[in-house]
Amino acid sequence: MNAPRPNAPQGARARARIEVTAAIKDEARRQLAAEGAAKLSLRAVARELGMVSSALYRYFPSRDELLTALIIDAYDSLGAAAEAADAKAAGAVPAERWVAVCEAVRGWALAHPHEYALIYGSPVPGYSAPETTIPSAARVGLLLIGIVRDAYQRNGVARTPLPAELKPEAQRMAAALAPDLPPEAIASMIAAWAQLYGLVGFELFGQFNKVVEDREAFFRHAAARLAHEVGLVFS
Amino acid sequence: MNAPRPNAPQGARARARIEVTAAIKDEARRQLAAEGAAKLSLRAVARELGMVSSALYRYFPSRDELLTALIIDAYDSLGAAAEAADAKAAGAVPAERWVAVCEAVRGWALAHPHEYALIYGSPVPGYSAPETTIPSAARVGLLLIGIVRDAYQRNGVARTPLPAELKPEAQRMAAALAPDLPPEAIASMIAAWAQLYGLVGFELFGQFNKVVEDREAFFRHAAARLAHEVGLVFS
DNA sequence: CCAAAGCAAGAGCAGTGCTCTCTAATGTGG
DNA sequence: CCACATTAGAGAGCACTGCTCTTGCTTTGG
Repeated sequence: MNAPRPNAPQGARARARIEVTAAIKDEARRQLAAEGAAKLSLRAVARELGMVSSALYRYFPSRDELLTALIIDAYDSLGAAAEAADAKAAGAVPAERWVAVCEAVRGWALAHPHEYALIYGSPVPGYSAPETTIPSAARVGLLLIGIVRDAYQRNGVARTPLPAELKPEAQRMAAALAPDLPPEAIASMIAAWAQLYGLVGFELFGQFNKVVEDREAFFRHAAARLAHEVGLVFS
Repeated sequence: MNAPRPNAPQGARARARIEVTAAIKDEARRQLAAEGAAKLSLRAVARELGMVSSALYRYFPSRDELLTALIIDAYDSLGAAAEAADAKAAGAVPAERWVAVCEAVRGWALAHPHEYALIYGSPVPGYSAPETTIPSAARVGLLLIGIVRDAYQRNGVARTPLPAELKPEAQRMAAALAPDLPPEAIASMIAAWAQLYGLVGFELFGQFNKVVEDREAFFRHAAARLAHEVGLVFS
């Protein structure tokens, strides 16, 4: 008699499937956080879940597919953290929002080092991220573009002139990413975006050992300089 | 009668040892370049060399030790490439030497992606680089400091004032790395150093796919902006 | 109600890092 | 010059990995 409720799609089996899939990802994420991507073992995940390793292949066709799922989750987690930080700084001037987002990225990276390494470190060998990851991967970049856009619509942004050889490329990038913004701003914003991850990566991967001690202050200043480089002003 | 020549240290056995050690590293480097660090297999190296895997442990006590040797070599190779680029630009102004070194780093990274990933990507899981790597790892950084020093001794460098919270740290860094240079220059130089690797890493690890097309021009401009940020001027 | 599809389990293959034991070649001191 | 000690290599073996295939069992939809 009682028909399946709409939030119970396709009966108990399908529900079990999403639950098991989630459990696998959770356990995999635990191992990832504990030991790093290369030591993530399908067999160990299955063992911990009380199932046999071959059963796991019903849910993820290969180890790489599992990693892809974790990569997307990591991008989304980082993106959400960055967006939350931006929302919290909603009232501030764009330059301060920029710094807030940079600090959120750094904070997330320090809290999830192995997941950060998974998405921004060396790509897992022989593995190249599929198209599926693109939307999640783009979130932080889009957020930064949004901040620059807000600044531009308020007061405009300071423009550093581009060399002739870069003008066509900058115009192309602007047309593709933010046609309403000046190419100079887009070009410097993309450079700053990449440089942000240089700062975070160096701290995370130990390159700052015995070099930078007060990393929090160092990073805050560097992020502020990046904002300045993009043309944002602290009012 | 004929005593062992001085360039044949400790007889034939020791000589064979260095040769075999070198052969192992060479083959390992080949596999590293072909497949990446995680797929580097001791057994495959041994197989290729016509020896049995256990024999390899006479030369490297573990896979990690082999990787460490490769890491040091990679750092040295990169450092040599950077130094060569600097030497070639010896006559130019410091800002141009800076850009030349940056481009050399990028060029080396594009030519040796897996080795670059080995040293600047995520550290190999569970592995932390031992002290032995430090001197080789420092070469590019020291080179950049040298360029800033030359600029400072010629015309001085443009100084961007530091926020109060960063002053002590900047003074500490300057005292440790280059007591003869102003703290502002050292602080911005270290940030630029890290940011350089953000630019290279993003390009190498595919983050610029569908975003930046003319990467050469983009990078050159970004490197020039870094030089400017450090206080170097293109005269 | 019954065939079809989904699922878990087990065995098995080829590969890995690493250890241990044994033999043979190579050095070295008396 | 020879006995002893050191060292290189070989082979077997352990515990692990990703992945495949077959075999039954359970759920599901017509």
